[in-house]
Amino acid sequence: MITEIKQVARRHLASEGANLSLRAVARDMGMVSSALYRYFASRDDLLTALIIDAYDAIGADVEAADAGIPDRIDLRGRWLACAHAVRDWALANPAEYALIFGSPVPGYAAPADTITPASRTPVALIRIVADGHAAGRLSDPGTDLPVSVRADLVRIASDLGVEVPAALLDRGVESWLQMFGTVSFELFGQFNNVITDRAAFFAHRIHATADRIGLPPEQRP
Amino acid sequence: MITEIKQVARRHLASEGANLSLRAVARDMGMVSSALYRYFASRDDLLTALIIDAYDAIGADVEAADAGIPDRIDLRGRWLACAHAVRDWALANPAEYALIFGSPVPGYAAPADTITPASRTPVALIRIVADGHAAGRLSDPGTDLPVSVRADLVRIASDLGVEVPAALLDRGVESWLQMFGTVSFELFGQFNNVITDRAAFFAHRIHATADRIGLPPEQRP
DNA sequence: TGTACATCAGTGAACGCGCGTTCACTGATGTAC
DNA sequence: TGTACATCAGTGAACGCGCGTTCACTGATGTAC
Repeated sequence: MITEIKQVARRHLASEGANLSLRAVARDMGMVSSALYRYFASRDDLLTALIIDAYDAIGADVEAADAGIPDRIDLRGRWLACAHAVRDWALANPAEYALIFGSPVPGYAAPADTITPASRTPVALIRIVADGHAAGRLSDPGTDLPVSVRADLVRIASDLGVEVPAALLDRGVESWLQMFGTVSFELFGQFNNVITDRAAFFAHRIHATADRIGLPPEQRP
Repeated sequence: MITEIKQVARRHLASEGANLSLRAVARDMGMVSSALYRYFASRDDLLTALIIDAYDAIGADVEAADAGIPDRIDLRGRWLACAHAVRDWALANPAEYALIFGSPVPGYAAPADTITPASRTPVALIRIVADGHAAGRLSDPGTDLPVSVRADLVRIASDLGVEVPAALLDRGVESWLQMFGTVSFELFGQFNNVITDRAAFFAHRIHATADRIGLPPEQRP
């Protein structure tokens, strides 16, 4: 029942954006609006549930894409698979993507429960870099980093329990930004009148990020 | 009067997000809501005006930042100035930033009048690259590009009337994505619990993009 | 200098609609003895 | 096998509020003669 409510709510999200209306959801379910209060304490609670679900959904897709590459040493293959999983999920679920990566919903503050689901996707990406480093296939670029930036990166690595040199992690973060920047621009309309072949453009961008991280060329089996 | 309405509307945007209410704006101006219809045909018209203004405001700031570097051959100086103008404007006007770079407003389709204002900022950035190329200070990286990507880039260059090799423009676009990706992530909350020193992080990212484009180190006068 | 008229910014009431949330309730289903 | 009771999903009316838009209007200001 909770699942069904969320499903209908997701449908509404798609047509109405983040202005989610409890009454409209109830109407669509053939219920009276007050009935929803048996399942969610408030509209914000429903929103939170949808946000957590969205983070989990994209995270699960990315993890599955990564796991789908049998050769764990094919780092670039894993990286490309994850990146395309991100974009594919975003294109398939634009409203949910906007909910988590778009403008904050006015008057809504995400509770702490969203932190863990939110980290699934970035963690999957970082793990590829960490694996590559552990396997001796990714070298430390050794770039100079501003102290506070280095400090943040070191903390991130230790929070996630991965062993990655700060300068290498920096390249990973850079790529993460470019990946999501590209998807957001595509979804939010900044590519209108600019980029036409978006799939090719994205693939090209992702290869560029892989080069930048130093991921070896794709394995040919 | 139109100016004043827009000013009040901008204030509302800041607290309420894109759910802009005509009645609330009118109330704040000590008017009756129907009075606004003398100035704007509809709520969407007001939104459009705000969107155009926002694009123009950030574009003007970036252009001014660029013009503020007297040595036109100091390409990196110009690049950094523009990038920081982008971030500064975004931090100072988060709601307007969200309006133009965040999730699309549900049920609202931007009319064609927004295209030109929207291009001011990217054009200012590309012009730096074009100037560098014209002055022989930026070499063509000569990267292989997928055909359709190359075609888009060539068309963009010719639309804007700039002479930039596709592979160099590609680096510019990459940087533009990273720049806005970084600002959006900062503003939309993705850096919570991740990046603490955001000014340093942004500056670092921008230097990395400048390196990537091949902009020579800053001039020391 | 004075009168007649046009312009036009802003009013106020109304239309028809939406919303989140509360609250006492009905009525079916399941459980305990 | 039958009765009494508890549980609980869902109802329906209400509260108090919001919204965009239309429309006939007032009343001040400016213009023409």
